[in-house]
Amino acid sequence: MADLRGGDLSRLRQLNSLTAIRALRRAGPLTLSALAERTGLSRPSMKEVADELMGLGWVEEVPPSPGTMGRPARRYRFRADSGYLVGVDIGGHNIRAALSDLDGEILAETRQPVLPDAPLEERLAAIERAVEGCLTLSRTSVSDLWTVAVGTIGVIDVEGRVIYSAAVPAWRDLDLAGRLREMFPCPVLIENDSRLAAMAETRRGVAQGARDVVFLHVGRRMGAGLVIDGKVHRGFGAAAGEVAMLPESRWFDAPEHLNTCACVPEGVAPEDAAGHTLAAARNGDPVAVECVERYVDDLAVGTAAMVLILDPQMVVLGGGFSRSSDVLLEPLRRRLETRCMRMPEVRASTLGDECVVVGAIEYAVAHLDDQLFPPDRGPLPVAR
Amino acid sequence: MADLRGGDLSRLRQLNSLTAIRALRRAGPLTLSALAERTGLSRPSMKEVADELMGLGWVEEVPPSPGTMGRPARRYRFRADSGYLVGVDIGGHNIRAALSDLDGEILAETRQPVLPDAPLEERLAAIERAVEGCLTLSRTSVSDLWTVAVGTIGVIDVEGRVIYSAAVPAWRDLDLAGRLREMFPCPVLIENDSRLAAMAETRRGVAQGARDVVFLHVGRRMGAGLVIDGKVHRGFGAAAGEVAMLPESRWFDAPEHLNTCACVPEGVAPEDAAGHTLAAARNGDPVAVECVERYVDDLAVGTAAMVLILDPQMVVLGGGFSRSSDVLLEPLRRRLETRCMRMPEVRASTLGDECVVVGAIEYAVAHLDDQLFPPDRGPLPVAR
DNA sequence: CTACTTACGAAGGAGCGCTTCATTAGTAGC
DNA sequence: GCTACTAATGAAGCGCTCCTTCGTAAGTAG
Repeated sequence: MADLRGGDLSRLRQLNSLTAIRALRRAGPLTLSALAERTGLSRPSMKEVADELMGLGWVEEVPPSPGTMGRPARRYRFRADSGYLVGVDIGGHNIRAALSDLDGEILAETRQPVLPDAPLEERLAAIERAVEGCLTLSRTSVSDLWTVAVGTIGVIDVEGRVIYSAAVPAWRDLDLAGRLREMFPCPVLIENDSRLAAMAETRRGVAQGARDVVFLHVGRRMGAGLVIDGKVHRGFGAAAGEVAMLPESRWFDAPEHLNTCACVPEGVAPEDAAGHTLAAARNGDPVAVECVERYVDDLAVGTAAMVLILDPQMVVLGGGFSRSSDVLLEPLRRRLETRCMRMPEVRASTLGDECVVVGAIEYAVAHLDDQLFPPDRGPLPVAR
Repeated sequence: MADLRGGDLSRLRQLNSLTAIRALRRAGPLTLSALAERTGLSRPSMKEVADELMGLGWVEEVPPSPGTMGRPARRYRFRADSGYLVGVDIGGHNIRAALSDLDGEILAETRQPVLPDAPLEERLAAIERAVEGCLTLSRTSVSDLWTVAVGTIGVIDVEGRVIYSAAVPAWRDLDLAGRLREMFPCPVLIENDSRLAAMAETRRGVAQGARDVVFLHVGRRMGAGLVIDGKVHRGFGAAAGEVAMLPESRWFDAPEHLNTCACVPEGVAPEDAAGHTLAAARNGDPVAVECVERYVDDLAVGTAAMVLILDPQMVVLGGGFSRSSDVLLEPLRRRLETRCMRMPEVRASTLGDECVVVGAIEYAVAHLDDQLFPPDRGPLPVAR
């Protein structure tokens, strides 16, 4: 809960430096006076901090903005371009990558299609190609990368080893962290994709500002990611959110209602069936509507379990089917109304397919803060 | 995630004072040198901090310990007796209260039996009697109380109003916080009893040191309390942990298997039936064993949901039936093994009936830290 | 009674943030 | 083109907090 280390003068400076950087990152270029006001420090002190940060390369001066009264003020900005971050989304059918500056501003994006049953090495090669594509597009080199954050399907343990992956056979028992660390000469972070999507929605999407969020991945497979008290919740063994494993949640087979609907014409590829059903339901096809109702029936059970257990502020619907949120949201809300103690907001993802990549970038950004100022959380308080 | 306020010199001192107090609270009387070593400060600085804390009444000197080499060192201790805390457990049939010093050391305890359907004023009077009993026993007065923390059955909203209470009719729609604040001239904290029990077990009980804990209240009613990342999880509307509301969790009627077992002889009061069944099962009565199996069948469903969703380090079995944990733990473990992704530790509460009161005290103690040094958590970071 | 051990207390110094004030580099008005 | 006004700058001086150092004090051990 807190460390027992007392603070030095230098620690105070460290703290103030961090505060300044945070202010700059949040609000773009700022004059010394503005910085001083925001941080609560005096101008001279702020100046000293700024000089130090410039010396360290965190901050640089930009030309003063003209057209103001009085003597033009120095302006400083966070050097977001002094390093780059990469976020990767390893999905069943696609590998997406994005490259951003240290502010999380995305500068390049790529996508590599890959077959779910592709052999391991092919998959890893696709990852490498996706990242290299980003590097080329943004004219940066791998040595400029500070962090690579990866979101992947499957259950990943705390060491970054894949312990379960129904969708991608080649992924089983893989030491993913190890392989990726060989690939990139910088820290590699690995997380479950739904958790990163949840993070993305809380930081940049529809759930901005919410502290407790449940993200539902609705698509060909079901998944969930939790944000609790503003932080991604991994669980002790990094296996949080695996509701679909519980038969009573009725999540595992839920998508079958959409896949096997009678409204789907012959000859449609199995992976497109659900899309057909949802589209038909939108057009009022009663058979399709019935299938969707049954689907949401099942979806609502596991969702209600999460809502009752966690009482989140918001439930965000994401994943492939969330493109059809117009036919899903209301039925889901109706069912949750009757089941839940306190009804959370239920909204559709605004980030869509980008969700996981953006979440990975945000994860890397959040990790960056830790690099600057490691939050050494001590042991938990116990009885005396 | 962090405030944007920079720090003053005085803030540094504040921080170091807090660190010193924490060290003293954790380790009892300490010499100046020991304190300095633990906090990482120099001796002269530590001395100044100690002097200041003595002036403020937080700390006092105790006689030096004799029999040591060299000049005897001053010793300081946290003045745990400069104020008192009260924890109250408002149950259906009993109201328990405990009084502790600021270290959470319990000095007095009382219990007031009360009928579940007693009218409101009678219940409130019983609370007052319970607390006054503690004050008398410990020869303190209500004006020495710094905080009263209350754990109660029912669902309490964030303002301390009872929004749902199946077990205690008089509790419905009550502004409990308001009534208790009239009663005591100090801050009154209100929480759900299962959450406080979870807190007690993580701080003083079987789950010490675990960051993520699910506490199961198994008894005539079912409840759950969550500790996530070392903190009690309330949820956005303070309604977290209400798994029993979900029919599919099979929690709501689970106790009926024990209440209506054929092994219970005629004439046993309904509230003692479950105890009979559990006792019979322990003695090997096959009918009772069968009932217990069915009970655990149901219990395991909702529990598995929580485990799969949260992936806690430990599940703690508490509440009235946990006295029979010997017949419950193994069956529960067996079922969870087959249902969970990663099996958590499953243990029985070590605090028993005291659980909620102890949790309330711990809650008050934790709140005390905030009084010393308010952790102004700023807004969550959002996209720039 | 002496030697040893350990803590105490005072002195001096460095780092950090604050306030104050004369100075400087712009814009606005004539 | 000159003057008035505005707002930031830079230097000086102060106070607080922490640090190191050293002589002194108060015990125990022999």
